[in-house]
Formats: sequence, C-alpha cells, structure tokens
Amino acid sequence: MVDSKREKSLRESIELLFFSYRAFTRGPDLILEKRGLNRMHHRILYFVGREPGLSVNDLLSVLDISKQALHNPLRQLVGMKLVSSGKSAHDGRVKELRLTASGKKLEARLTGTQLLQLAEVFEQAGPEAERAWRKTMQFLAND
Amino acid sequence: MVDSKREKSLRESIELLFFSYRAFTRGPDLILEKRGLNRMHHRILYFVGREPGLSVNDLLSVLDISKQALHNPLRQLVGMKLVSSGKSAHDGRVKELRLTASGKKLEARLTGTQLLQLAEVFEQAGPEAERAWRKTMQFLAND
DNA sequence: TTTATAGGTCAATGTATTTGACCTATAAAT
DNA sequence: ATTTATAGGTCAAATACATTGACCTATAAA
Repeated sequence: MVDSKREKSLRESIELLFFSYRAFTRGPDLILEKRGLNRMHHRILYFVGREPGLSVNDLLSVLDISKQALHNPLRQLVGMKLVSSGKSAHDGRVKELRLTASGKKLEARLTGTQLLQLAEVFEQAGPEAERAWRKTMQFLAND
Repeated sequence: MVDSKREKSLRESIELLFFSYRAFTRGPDLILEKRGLNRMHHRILYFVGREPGLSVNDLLSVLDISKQALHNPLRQLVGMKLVSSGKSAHDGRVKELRLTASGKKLEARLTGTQLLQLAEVFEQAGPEAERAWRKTMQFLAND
C-alpha cells in the first residue's frame, strides 16, 4: 500500500519531467524550425556562448556526442556565420569557437524564451521553491 | 548588475534541466538499445502501462506526434508481443492498447531505473524539497 | 444513405546518425 | 630528428527516423 502509493507519486514525477522538458524546448524549437535548425544547433550555440573560445573537443565532451554527429550542425553554423572558429594561440591544433554578432543575437532569442519561461515559473513558485528545485535538480544531474 | 546576476542563475537552471534530463533517460536508453528499441518505445510502453485500454488516438495526443511517426514503433511493439491491441466493446473502430505480461516486465525494468533514481534524489533532497520540486515542475509542465 | 471518425498503410523524400576509415597539422616524447 | 599522440576535418555506406500526402477499410453517427 505505502509502496504503491510512493510509486504512484514517483510516476507523477516522471511525467512532470517528460512534460516539463517538452514545454521547455518548444519555444526555441519553433524559432529554430523556421531557419532549418534543430535542438543540436541550439545546444552548440548555447555552450559556445557560455564559454567563448571553447574547443571542438570540449564541445564534444559537454554534448556527449560523436565527432561525426557534431560535424554537420557545427559546419552549418560556421557556414551561416553564426559561429566563428579561430586558431588557439597556445596550441595551433586547437580551434577556439565563438559566437559572431548574429550568433549572439540568435542565441539570445532562443535562450531568451527559456529564461523568460523559467523566470515566470520561479516567480509563481517562489524563491524558496526555486532553491529547493535547484538543489533537487543538482542531485539528478550529477548522477 | 542584478539582471545579469539573475540571468546567470537562470542559465544555470537551464543547464540543470539539460543535464538532468539526459541523466534521467540514460538508464532506460541503455536497456532499450540492446533490444533495438528507443526512447519512443519507452514512451509508448509507459503511457499504455499507465492507462491500460488506451486508444491509439489518445496515445497520439499524449505523445504529441503524428500518426505516421507512431506507426512504426507501435507496430514493432505489437509484433514483439509487448503490447496487445484489442477491439473496444463500445466502439468497434477503437483499439484498446494494453501491455502483455512481457511488456509489463520490460516497462517495469525501464521505468524502474527512473523510479529508483528519483527515489534516491528525493531522499537526498528531503521531502520538503520534493514538494517544492513538484510544485515548480507543475508550473513548467502546464505552460 | 451520407458523412465523420478511428485506425492502418504506402511511397517518396528528406534528414540524421552511425561506423569506420583515412587525412592534415601540430605538439610532445624519445 | 624521428616517432607518436592529439585536435580536428572529412568521406562513404549503411541505417534509422521523420515528414508529407495520399489512400484504404471498418464502424459509427447524422
């Protein structure tokens, strides 16, 4: 009885994660679609924007995908001049990825819908819930 | 200053969602891979298991995908005898989808890794954080 | 008898991913 | 100086997956 009640509650949490994540990516996905881009392009833009000068290998690590899976979307972003890739001064083999001005603009638009969404959610939930949410998600993320 | 600090915090939350969701699906994905199945198959098994007798249309609604996108994975699951489809008594056009015994077993294994994962997370975070987490996720999901 | 609904399927196309190989340039090690 | 390792780029083939749009049956409702 207790176990099955607990399982029911945990299953609701599973569903919350599923529906939340979908709601969370819908906004940017609609914008991306109009340009023929997808979730992977947003991820690349996001992480390059977060850490300008990021190497290709570091990007591969954080995204946890194969070199071949990154190749096409990254080449497209560079081709569209949304991402620039320069040589590292310390190590000529290493590329330093950066957002161009228009890359920054697009990234801000994509991530902006998510920032707004989260800001609204946390305002409704309150600062205490926000802290608890972050703590909980940190346990889940580092797993 | 305040705005940029707030944005930094919200960006951390974006990343928490990204890394959490990935950590959350990794377990079942590894099991699915061995059988040539993927995330969509798990979703079908999950929702059919949650609501035995579910119609194809209701499944389409909850998954929010096209009939053609559902067609193949569902046909595979029925072919593998993980899902059964019988006729509704009330309306002969409607199929009632159910998990077979082996379908239930696989679903329990897949979802079981996530139940365990969440149970551990909530135990570490505490019951108060769990409540706050759920409340926050509900705002995000219904968006 | 007509129209609407639930479901199934196909063909064509496009897109994405995977595997596995092979290449250059540069750096580090011996 | 020569070998070996690393960062990155690319290709071809195979596979997988999704999309579009059409068309079909069976059943139910009007």
